[in-house]
Amino acid sequence: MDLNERRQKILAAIIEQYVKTGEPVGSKSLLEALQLSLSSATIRNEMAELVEMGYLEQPHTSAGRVPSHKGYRYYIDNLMGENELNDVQRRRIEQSIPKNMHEPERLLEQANEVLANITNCTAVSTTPACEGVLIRKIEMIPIGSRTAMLVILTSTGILKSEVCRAGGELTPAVCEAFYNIISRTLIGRRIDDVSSAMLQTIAATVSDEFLTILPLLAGVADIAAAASQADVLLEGQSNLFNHRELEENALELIEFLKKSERLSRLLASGKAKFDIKIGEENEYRQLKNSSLIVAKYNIKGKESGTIGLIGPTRLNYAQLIPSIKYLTDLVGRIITQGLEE
Amino acid sequence: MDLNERRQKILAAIIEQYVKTGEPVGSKSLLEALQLSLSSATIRNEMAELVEMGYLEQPHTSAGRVPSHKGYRYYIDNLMGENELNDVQRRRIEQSIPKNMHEPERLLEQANEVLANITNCTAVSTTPACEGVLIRKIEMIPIGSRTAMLVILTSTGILKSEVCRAGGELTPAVCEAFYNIISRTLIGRRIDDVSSAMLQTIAATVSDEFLTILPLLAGVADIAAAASQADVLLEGQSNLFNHRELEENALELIEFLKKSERLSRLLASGKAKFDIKIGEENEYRQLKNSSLIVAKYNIKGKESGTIGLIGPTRLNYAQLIPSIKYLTDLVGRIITQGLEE
DNA sequence: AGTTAGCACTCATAAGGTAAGAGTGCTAAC
DNA sequence: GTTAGCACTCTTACCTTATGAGTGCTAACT
Repeated sequence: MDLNERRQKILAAIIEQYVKTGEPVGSKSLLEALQLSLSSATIRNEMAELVEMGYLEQPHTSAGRVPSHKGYRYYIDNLMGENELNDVQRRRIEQSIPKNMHEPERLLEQANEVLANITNCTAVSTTPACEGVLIRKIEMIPIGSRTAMLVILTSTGILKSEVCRAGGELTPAVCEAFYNIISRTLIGRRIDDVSSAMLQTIAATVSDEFLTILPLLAGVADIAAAASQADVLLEGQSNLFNHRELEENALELIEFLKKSERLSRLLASGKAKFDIKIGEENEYRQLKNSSLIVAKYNIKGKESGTIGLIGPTRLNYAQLIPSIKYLTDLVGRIITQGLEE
Repeated sequence: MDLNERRQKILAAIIEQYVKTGEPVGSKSLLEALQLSLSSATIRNEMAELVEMGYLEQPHTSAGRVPSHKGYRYYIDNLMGENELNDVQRRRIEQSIPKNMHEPERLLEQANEVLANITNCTAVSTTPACEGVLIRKIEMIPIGSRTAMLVILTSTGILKSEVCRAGGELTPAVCEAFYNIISRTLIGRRIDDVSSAMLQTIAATVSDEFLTILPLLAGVADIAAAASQADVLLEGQSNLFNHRELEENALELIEFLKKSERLSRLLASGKAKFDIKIGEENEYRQLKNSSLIVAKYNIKGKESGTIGLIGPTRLNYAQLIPSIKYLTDLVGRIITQGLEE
């Protein structure tokens, strides 16, 4: 399974050249890239061996070689040096992300935009959602005689709101009753506990004169559910059309990305803080020709959400991976800092 | 400039067949569609005349005819009967749009989704923004010792919020001072009047002990600006790739749609309640192969925003136009109704 | 004058053939 | 283990040809 040094060099050179040009790499053009004093025939023998072992593929007999997903995998795990970000790249990321952004969702939108731009791929991220998120605040802002805007704020900084219609007039007494119930039963609780069963119980305790607030409680349940769930944010879907190797699949891929529940599960599925799935390593058919890179960001030291990238398998991993890692760390730091203020 | 009855019939038949098949229409296949007892030669003579007059185009000498933008224009203005929506279509629209939606933005997102789905084009809409919008409410919800969420609500039902950091602790006294200033100077005013100049004036009246609220006032200016401006909502961009005639332009077109200021101006530019721009009638080069259909929706009887459609020029106008009109009216009614409660 | 049959003509498209070029695999010699 | 040499494969581009759809024009017809 392991490769001797020469084969490693050849594999790395093929991948790097292929990533650059997009064309199958032939033995002659490899000679120039490699420092070894060998003939093309020897390279050919080695390349044939690498095909045999599954690290390379041959589009057709008389074509050069193209890395297989196994080849990319070996390269990423063993051969690739992760380039440090240079100042320009680092500054580009930092300048695009406002430091004083207090809303995780907007911050992630920004992060997605940067990532989609610098990679020319589709960026995808999920808003913070982890075990044990608490309800920090619930507010009701009357905006009409019977309608109110409900706002929920979680311990991870997630804000959700919804306009909701009460069963009757929102008199000061009704508002007070609402706040009493909320602060007694919900504030400080875990957001996952706000089940409809729990709300039934709460509703049962509401005295007859304040039954008008029941729709508001239902509204609270809605926004609590919305806040406890990770939202999926996408950016740069149309970038996928810029990659020749994806062109046939691009539409199907974009269709796939629209189903956010599935995507959300996919992003959360990896155990590691950083994960790459190359081509056929992906469980979904629609991603068979794509790479998926997922990194998790920490809030208060706890893995809370993900930032990911979807593109063709032909990616400059050595460049992209450090960028994603840096961006992910940065986002985590900014959100954490925003919460501590 | 006007066409005799026979030419009108021929033009209409060509357009309808072309819209259906996407293939240039030849004289023979037209014979079957037309009820006239004529020979193909006569049809050919007439078609040649219609080309001469600019209503049709010929991809190459030995091909059938394709409608020009002038042809579509004549068809829409004079020949096309607007199909009434049948029950299925009407129900499809109604069921996709929740009646009790209190937030215009979410309602429009829904509307866009329906429209993009039923037309297989890109839907675009703008949130309500018209002259004389008033500030109905401003709220500050403290979410940390020094940070607060600011919320603004306009007379058209637009809600905007932003998290903002104050210059110091948000003590009850500070909050009270903030509300005093706001209700004295902003509530009930026209939202366009909240200029930075006005805020300067207001800021000058703040007593020294409450200078900490100045950043909050800046935040209010931000959300006021955001609320006074029409947002552009897009849906179904990738649908453009499904139209063969757009394939070359699709990426460029999507890029064009990303610039929301320009798009917003474009949508607002039409004077009429309903407007169609076909192909070259569009002022932007990027829309040269596309049709843009824009309808305005009324809130409280006043034109307040737009719902539009972008697709190829080859559209089933007779079907689409009634759908858009119906959808637009429905959206206007629901928003208006939501405000009256 | 309007209509039509007939026919030569144009052009896109598909299919087949050929040549060039890149790259390979294999063999035999080093 | 390495390499020069060479036959072989396969893609690509280009040309030719045939087919067919559709036209424009002319001359005859009503």
